[in-house]
Amino acid sequence: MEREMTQTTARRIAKDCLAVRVRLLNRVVTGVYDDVLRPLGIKVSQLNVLVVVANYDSPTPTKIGKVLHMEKSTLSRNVDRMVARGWLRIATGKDVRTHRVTITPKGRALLEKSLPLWQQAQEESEALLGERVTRAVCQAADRIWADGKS
Amino acid sequence: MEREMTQTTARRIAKDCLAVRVRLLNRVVTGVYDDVLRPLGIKVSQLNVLVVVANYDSPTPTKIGKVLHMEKSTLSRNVDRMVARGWLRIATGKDVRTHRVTITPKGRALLEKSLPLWQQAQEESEALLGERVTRAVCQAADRIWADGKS
DNA sequence: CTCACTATGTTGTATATACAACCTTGTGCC
DNA sequence: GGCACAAGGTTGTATATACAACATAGTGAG
Repeated sequence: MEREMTQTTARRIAKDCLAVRVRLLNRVVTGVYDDVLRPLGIKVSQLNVLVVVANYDSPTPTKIGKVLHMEKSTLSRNVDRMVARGWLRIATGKDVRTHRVTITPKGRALLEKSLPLWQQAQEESEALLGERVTRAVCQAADRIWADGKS
Repeated sequence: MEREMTQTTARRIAKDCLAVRVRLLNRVVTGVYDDVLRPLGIKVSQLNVLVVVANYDSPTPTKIGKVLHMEKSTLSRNVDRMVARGWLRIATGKDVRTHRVTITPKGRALLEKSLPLWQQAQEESEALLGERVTRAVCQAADRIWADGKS
């Protein structure tokens, strides 16, 4: 395998790869929110779960996973941690298989306390990405969410 | 803590949050590449490291971390795994602290084999995001990379 | 030259993530 | 009713990620 060929291939991928770029943005933006939220002991990943639970009426883990495009096993353990912290509660309905996830008063309080810090991180991120990119990212996510519903 | 307040806060965050959207895109796009690359036993996260190593001349882990905006500890362990698979090699220079990371022949071969699959995932992702978003994501990443150099 | 500081990496710990295999429970077909 | 199949969750395993604490080795000021 010759060096020039490797160089060419590597440059080809580096020049255009969407994955490396989306993953980079993810790390940078997640870092902005996590830094700001740190005093509250919550990370943006968990805040997002809290928001989904508050927005849907006691959704099942599967439902949350569908909204966030996360594996059920990932959700399972993320929810576990949040239950352990007292932010969420699990209730079992008639169908013993399906669990309903509910936000606790402690979870509500945390959500309220998060709002101003979230706002700060939001502004910082928008400034970092610029208005055009911010709009594009929202558009892309909305498209994915719309696809899921059809 | 009242229900209405929680609802309002949750909707406020859900409506605009950049973090949840960037993280969503990251999961979806990473999934597209990982699915396509699976037959080769490499994930796009490691392919990206391989590309950086091939593009810079035997960079240090710190250098790779700076390019990808990754913690040095993250890089340390990612590189370990790739060394264990025989795709990378570590050499120590005069400064015993600094390690130089080199791609092995096996790593080169893997990179070449990855190219057509990467191309396929790239096209699939571009179609998924649309041209406008694709351009915006590249613009945002390029801005971050430019900032790092100044 | 020495000491404080910085740069580079590694390790301990915790979270986030996904895939595969599994268990349990509804459901629908016959 | 009984059985095959689908749906919902959990667990085992592995990777990816970050922060904090540490170890070690250059570097520069005096």
